[in-house]
Amino acid sequence: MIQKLLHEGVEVETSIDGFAAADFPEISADNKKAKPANHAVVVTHFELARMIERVNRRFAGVLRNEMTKLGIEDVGPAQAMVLLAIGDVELSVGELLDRGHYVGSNISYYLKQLADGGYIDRVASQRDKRSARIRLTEKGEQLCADLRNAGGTYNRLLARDAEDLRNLEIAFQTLHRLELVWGNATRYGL
Amino acid sequence: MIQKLLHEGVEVETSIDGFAAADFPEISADNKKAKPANHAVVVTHFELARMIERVNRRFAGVLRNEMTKLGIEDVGPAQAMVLLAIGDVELSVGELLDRGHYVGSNISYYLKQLADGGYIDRVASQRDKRSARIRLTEKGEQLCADLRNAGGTYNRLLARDAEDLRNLEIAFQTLHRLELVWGNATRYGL
DNA sequence: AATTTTACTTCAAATTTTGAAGTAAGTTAC
DNA sequence: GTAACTTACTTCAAAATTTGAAGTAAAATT
Repeated sequence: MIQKLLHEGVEVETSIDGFAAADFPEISADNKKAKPANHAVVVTHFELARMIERVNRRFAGVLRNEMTKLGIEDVGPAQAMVLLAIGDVELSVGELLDRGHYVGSNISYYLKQLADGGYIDRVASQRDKRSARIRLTEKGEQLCADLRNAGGTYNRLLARDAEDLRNLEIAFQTLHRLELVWGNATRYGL
Repeated sequence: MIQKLLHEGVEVETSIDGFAAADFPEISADNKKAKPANHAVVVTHFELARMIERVNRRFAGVLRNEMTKLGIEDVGPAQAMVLLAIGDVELSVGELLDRGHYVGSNISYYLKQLADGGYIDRVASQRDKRSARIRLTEKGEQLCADLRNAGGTYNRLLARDAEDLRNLEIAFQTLHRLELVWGNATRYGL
């Protein structure tokens, strides 16, 4: 199989991907003092990808729950994500595509449903009539606000202290790097 | 109170998109425009979720590419992820479900395709004939090996030095925490 | 022995994603 | 000016993925 995972001199002692990623000893909701010790688990490409897939699934569940609680029936979690991606700015479909790496026809489909549901407004741009400008309606903003409000509880759970915050930041930046590397690889080959 | 948390080393080209995300520990009753001007860049629940969604999409693209290169036509990226989740151990469907937080009927569907494609073997367990034991066939192992091999290039790109490695670790563990928090919230209602 | 639980599988329907057109508005090059 | 091309989307149909409600058969419990 594959043996060399990385060129670095850090002692590797586990994980040929059949690994045990799920059982990391630390970080339980009560264990606050655990500085992520640099023990010799090396995180690979695929482990990260699998983790991301899992976490993504989990979040979809969370969102679906929150929306059920809010009594939202006419749009699903995917559409809500688009709503959140729009945020409080007015933008074009193209900009939205960049924001979420969506595929064009896909966003078009979601926007249609969101427009039908009255969550967004679409106006053709003055300068360039090909370009549709998108903006949340009152209703759309309300949903976003409700979701963000519900999210506050999670934020408090996740970011309990300065160290948590630091780690969340690092995770975010690292994911951004993954996004770039994987994105470039797909576009420009690698 | 909370100040610039990002120091030394974590260089990232900022300006991801218009992230401001100031609504953090204050969730007063209702604030449309009354956001507390928080000058620290704080990563919230939803930003992370959106990032994870994006990165997940990117990775799917990478996987699809690799599989096209390998000439794999009979199964898709999702099935490949299942294959990778199985790894080199023999396990039951239930264990596999836990590994990826899949839904049962879903995995059943994938396993059927993987079995049809000759990538896995299923044998009913001796002890418990309800339980199907899953294992990669030669062909399945080959695909995993090929994928992991291709992944090596990404690993080298992602983990250039010790600091990268540290950050990848932190990202991984932080994601794991997200997984737990979001998972528990869904199950036990927060 | 009857009932319940576990461990899956099946199937049909809903959702989401892809990909190949299509349209209409701008741009560029004669 | 206009023919040809590019951009910015939209539409549509097919494919892939996910969900959810049964169904089955083998334990386990009563």
